[in-house]
Amino acid sequence: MSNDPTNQTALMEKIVSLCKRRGFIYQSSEIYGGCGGVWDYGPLGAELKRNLRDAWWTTMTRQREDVLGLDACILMNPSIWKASGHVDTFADLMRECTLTNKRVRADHVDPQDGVVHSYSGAGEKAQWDLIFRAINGEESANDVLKEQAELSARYDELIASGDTWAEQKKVTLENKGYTPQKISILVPPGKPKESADKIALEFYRAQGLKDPVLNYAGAKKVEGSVDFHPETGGALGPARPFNLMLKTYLGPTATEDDITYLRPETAQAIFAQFKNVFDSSRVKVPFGICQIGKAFRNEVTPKNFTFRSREFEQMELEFFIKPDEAVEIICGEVAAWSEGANLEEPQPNWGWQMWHRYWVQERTRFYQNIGLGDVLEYYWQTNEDLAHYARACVDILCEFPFGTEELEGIAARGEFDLSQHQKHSGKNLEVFDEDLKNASAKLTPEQKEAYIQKRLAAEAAKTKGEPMPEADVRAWFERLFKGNYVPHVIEPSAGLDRMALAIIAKAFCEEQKADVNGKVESRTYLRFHPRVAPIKVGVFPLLKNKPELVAKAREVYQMLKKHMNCFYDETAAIGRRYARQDEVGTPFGVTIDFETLGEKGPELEDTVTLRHRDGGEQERVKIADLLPKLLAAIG
RNA sequence: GCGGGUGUAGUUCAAUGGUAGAACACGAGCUUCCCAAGCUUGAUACGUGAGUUCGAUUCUCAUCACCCGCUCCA
Repeated sequence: MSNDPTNQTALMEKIVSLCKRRGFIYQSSEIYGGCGGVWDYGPLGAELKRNLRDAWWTTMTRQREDVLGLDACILMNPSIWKASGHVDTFADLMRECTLTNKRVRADHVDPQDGVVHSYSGAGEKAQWDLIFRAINGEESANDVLKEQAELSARYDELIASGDTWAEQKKVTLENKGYTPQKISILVPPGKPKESADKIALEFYRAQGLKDPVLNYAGAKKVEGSVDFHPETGGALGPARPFNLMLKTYLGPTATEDDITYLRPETAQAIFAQFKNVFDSSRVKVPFGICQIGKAFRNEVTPKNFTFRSREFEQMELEFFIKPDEAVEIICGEVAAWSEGANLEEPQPNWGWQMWHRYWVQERTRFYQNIGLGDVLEYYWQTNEDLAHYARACVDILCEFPFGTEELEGIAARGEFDLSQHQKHSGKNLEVFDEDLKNASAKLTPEQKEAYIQKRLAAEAAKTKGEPMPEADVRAWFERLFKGNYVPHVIEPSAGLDRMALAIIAKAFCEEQKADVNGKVESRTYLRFHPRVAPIKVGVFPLLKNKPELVAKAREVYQMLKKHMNCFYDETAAIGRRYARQDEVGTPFGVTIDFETLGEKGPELEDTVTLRHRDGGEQERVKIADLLPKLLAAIG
């Protein structure tokens, strides 16, 4: 892909257009003028999404022994969102700079000292000169002002007769060449008034004045003020709650007490149901619980097509592991990760680091299997990026026409989530580990103390968050030595809609091609991996006016349809039918012709043309061989 | 939420203060048709709501959506 932004925008527009035209993705509620930040999937989009969803579900749980599925509700007890931190962190009070509209968190403004310069507005220089000349009795200027006054009087009459529209017009007339907007700018102590003037002039120019004349309203010293933007110096507007949670009422009374939220992520349900799954499924740590489902966020700026939507679908795994201390007590050591470490088969001595790397590899393999292998990038979050409870987080990024953006995050989150829910719910979410209990029983008091000291040193060395108090550390180890702990978690969390968009963007391909008449046309096709393609094969009789051809083609279609999504098409020229399927990414086409019927000799009877999408190459295949051949390609 | 841009058939683009047009796509028909062929033929649009006007797709205002920035991390 080229890096020219105009081309990239044009490319994205082509993709959006194709998606709509061929039934992948439509704008939500389009006949009513749309609905911001939500999108619907048409017939082919639904198939594509289902293929991706199934691929994820199969790889993540059905083909594994150690991951279980869950399907939890979107609505939950609102306490869950207090425990997870979403109600607090998703509902910051924000203030906007009145000059630049830059937002800051209301509680993140440091007190500032300085001088505040105020302006009560600004006028257009030319307009002011006019007024000045009118005062001096220059006739031409008078005419202009007289005309304005007459118009103004006429509007007054209209307003008196109840015309609300005239009111608007009068305001526009009076404000012509003048902006009455008041602004205040804070400059640091010692800086001259001119620096404020400069900012003010820039502001009024942005308001539409060509050559503004400032209406200065005076200066004032302030100390310890939190009412100005720390970077721009502009006065901050009122604090407004900025809530990314979608609120709703559970129950018909719709009172304050009934408020709950549409989940902003699917993961919390997994934590909330952790104990139930654990108790009802005869599993042992390490094991995972995965879930696919809708999540909702009141995004400030939904953008880039479906990439950032307000309603979206997530595919999340919470993989629960033992704390490293437990691994060390049981195995005598924790496997250290190094470049090239063997991650193929999970080992009992793996700590969080190995498990985290393991899941990065597993997820990478998944993306390779659906044809995204060569467009992935990785971003390892730095210590500063990480949340205080996170140990590590890798973003799997993908190249989109609008930039390289995140597809999936794989975080090592320690025991934070389950501990939070344990704390807020008052329910014990520990697991009991017999191996750990037995191994701990063999430790000497000195060895136990050594573990505690090692942890205390680690807590003291923390650069983020509060270190755990010694008493808590000792209490934690006391439970651990008895075999009890809250599992730690590795969280690979992927966006299904993003994945679908990535697949479409990656597959999109445009070529210049001359048709049979030599006219150059652009040929658009989607190079989906056969595994994810919404339609696997198109079946075409060469001509539709020959009942034998049609009957044979229907027969082949019915046979294939039992095993895969296929499409029967008998209209238009054969080339056109191929082209239509190319555009929706169908990897194979099967054409039934007169040779199939045995007209060109018995050796070609019951053979068909199998045509491949990407190169357009054709091969002659026996109908009996068709199904196994196609199944092998899409499996 | 703020600033800038856009809004006409499915798509891409025209024109216009009085009736909206093309290309491609789509439907039907003919054709021994293997890469958007040809011929015949058909259906489909001024984002929404107000205002100015005798009359608005066109001018004005509002609203909604999308795109580009501020934002952000599924």
